[in-house]
Amino acid sequence: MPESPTLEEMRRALALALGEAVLRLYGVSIERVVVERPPNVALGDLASPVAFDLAKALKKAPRAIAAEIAGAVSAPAGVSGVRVEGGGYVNASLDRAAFAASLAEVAPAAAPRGGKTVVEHTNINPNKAAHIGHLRNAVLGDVLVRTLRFLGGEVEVQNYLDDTGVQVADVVAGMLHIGGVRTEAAALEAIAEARLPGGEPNPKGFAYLCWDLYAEVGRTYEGRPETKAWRSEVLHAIEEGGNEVARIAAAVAHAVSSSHLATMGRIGIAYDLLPRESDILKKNFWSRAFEMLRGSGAVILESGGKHAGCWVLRLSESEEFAGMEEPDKILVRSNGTVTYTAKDIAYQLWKFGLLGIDFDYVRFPPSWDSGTVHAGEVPEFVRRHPVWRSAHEGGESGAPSFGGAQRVVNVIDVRQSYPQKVVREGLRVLGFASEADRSAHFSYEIVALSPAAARELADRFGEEYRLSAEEEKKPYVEMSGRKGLGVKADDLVELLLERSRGEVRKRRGNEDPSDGETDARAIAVGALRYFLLKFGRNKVIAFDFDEALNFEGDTGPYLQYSLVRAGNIFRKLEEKGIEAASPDGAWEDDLWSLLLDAASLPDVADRAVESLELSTLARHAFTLAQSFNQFYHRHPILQEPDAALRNRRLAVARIFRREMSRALELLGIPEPGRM
RNA sequence: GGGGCCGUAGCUCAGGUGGAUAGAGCAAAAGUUUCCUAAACUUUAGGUCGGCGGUUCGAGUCCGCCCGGCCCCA
Repeated sequence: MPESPTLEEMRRALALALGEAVLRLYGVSIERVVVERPPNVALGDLASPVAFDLAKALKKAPRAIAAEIAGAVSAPAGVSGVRVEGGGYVNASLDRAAFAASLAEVAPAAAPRGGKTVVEHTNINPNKAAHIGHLRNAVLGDVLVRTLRFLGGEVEVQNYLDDTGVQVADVVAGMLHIGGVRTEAAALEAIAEARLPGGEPNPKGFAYLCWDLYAEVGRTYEGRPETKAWRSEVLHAIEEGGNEVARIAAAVAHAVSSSHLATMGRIGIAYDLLPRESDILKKNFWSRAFEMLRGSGAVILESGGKHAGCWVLRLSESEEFAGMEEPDKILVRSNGTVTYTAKDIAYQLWKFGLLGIDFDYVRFPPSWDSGTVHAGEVPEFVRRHPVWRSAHEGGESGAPSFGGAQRVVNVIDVRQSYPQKVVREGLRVLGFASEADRSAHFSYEIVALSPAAARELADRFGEEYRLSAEEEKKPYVEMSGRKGLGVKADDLVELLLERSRGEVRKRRGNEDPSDGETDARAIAVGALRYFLLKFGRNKVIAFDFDEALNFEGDTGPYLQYSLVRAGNIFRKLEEKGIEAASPDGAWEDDLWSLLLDAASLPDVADRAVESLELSTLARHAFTLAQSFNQFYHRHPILQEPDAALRNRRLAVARIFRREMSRALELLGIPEPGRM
């Protein structure tokens, strides 16, 4: 039995057949025959407006042309009839029984794609707790990964740690000068107890403590500008290495990134590799990349002008950067420090296996208990997933072969578009045009706060969250780690959990509290992930608590509920001992329509990956759930006395369940046992 | 100054390669629970698709100009 063709394949086959018919009839060759879905299944399953295009050239009415084409076309396999509809559409209907039978037997699949894709996402500065903007990044990245795997590709997930950057330095400065932490031992104690010497422990853990400390450092810099020297002192010490400050920084970065893994782990996100910036430096990735760039002649030492003494990447000849006042990009500043973008070029080269050097690797066993997260709520598949990080010496054996990608996707918000372009251009000037073309920046808009959300934060957490009158007038305000303004990821998860526990309790009282807790968690995670996926990637999410905490309508729990309902049918079916047989008889329009929608998951997945627009997947799942809920309401199954009809409905429910379950798997939305 | 994104119902958003009556959710109004059935379903109301021009048999979708909002590069 061959695999069941997807609707997309049928569409292409029909377009081809229509093109042939037109060529045969009129001697006209049409570049691209448009075939689309008609507004409803009563009009057919596929439709082409091809006759409209020909009307003028042939000086004939579209309807007449459509009739001739419909008569002449040789229908591809699976198409049961071709006819004229409306003012001149050529519409085709599929053989419903055959399509349904093969769909029931085997799940539809898209053509697999080869080669490894490296997806880089999350990339949170390891100096404070994650906020909801980081969640959007991680969820988008994770769904991309899941979808690529679904489509049959090998995927490697990397989460880059900027452990030597300004942000880590600032928190370390705070520990040294505000917290009174002077030694590595004191830092480790502060981490273990989530408490600065002489202070109160933060019950939410060390990353939360850093959130506050980082904001305090920001305020100190503002109030006492002379303290800004702290930062460069710390950066210097980190760069030099082998000293107490560098060891404190390493301990902080390690602890905070571990808590990030717990935060992401609880919502079903796992990583393969954590490359560290410090290892990129110590392994001389940049020196190697610098040699390559200098050799290419595209990177030169500026002898005069504003950038005197800097090594810059010449971009003035590149079309993409035309019109810019200062198109050249500084890679090495005149003081010898290397910019972030420069390191990124080296990293990108390594991802493609073009650098000729590699990291060492050691295991990174996260501590799943982080103060907000408890190991028990991190799903099994995440906890069992081996995580590695880069190292510059003392690599452990058993590491898989990282890097060597065929394609690279960097999930980074839209504000980084320019540096991402520079990275691609860096590859291009080195002669790696093909790799540049296979480097994608998955750009998406930020999560901001609605003024209402900021007000709620101020009421809940304190006046430091209060917006100025000017900010209040804006449609939204950016979150800011530096100011400590933002909704922390784990706080939102906690609010969702509170809400979902309440809903579960409302429905089943205090029976089976353990299952109830599992389901409440599934619902909270489903609501969160769907909320972050439902918007197009170019849309700013102006975060609103009421919207994010809603479980009705266009939400994750709505999808989960439809799946649980389908499951209930089969549970009851077994209880009642009703026999299911393969369906026969004519397929009703509404049942058929649901089947067609359910069958299109691989097509939707393919489009989502091609366009990097994952909201189409979320939308597909929502529409499918909506259709099923209507079906469920209108067409009882267990009470249906007509066996043939019952079997058709049962077949629909079974296929829906399978495809919806696959769709939720792609979205990373867990299936609750009961709702 | 240059570049990018956004503008569709009161609010939040969908609207592959131009195609048949512009769709959801929330909010508002009214209804549905002996059921596999209420985290749901049904109905009502709500639109100069930011504006003007152009291309086309056909424009929310493509092109040009303008208006408003946000972001990026200095």
